[in-house]
Amino acid sequence: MTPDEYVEAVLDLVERIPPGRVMSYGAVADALAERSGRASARLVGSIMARHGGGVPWHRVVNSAGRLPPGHEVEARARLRAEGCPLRGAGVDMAASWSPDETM
DNA sequence: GGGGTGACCCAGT
DNA sequence: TACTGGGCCACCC
Repeated sequence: MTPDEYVEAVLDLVERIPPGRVMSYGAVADALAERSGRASARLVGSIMARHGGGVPWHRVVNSAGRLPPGHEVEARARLRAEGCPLRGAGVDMAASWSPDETM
């Protein structure tokens, strides 16, 4: 699997996240690990930082439910608009989504 | 080719 | 509960 395809896979998975649900970088990495064989939360983070435009990046948060630095306000606004349960500075991890729920 | 950095994660203190 | 250290892998200088 080429790096480009890996990026595509990440973006594709992020697009599949239903509105009102979220996924942690680690969960994305873990889900893609089964497909690509290699993944790490840092990679997903850097990929989202570079190629995150064009996908609902606000549905991807860190394991603590914290929003990406510099985009906290926008992410919180979008999540609130989708009906995602917000909690403090981030989101409620009870809304975490798994790929095999709606596959 | 080598070293530093980052939208991360986990365990220990 | 908050901070620190180690591991992780691709990107940039």
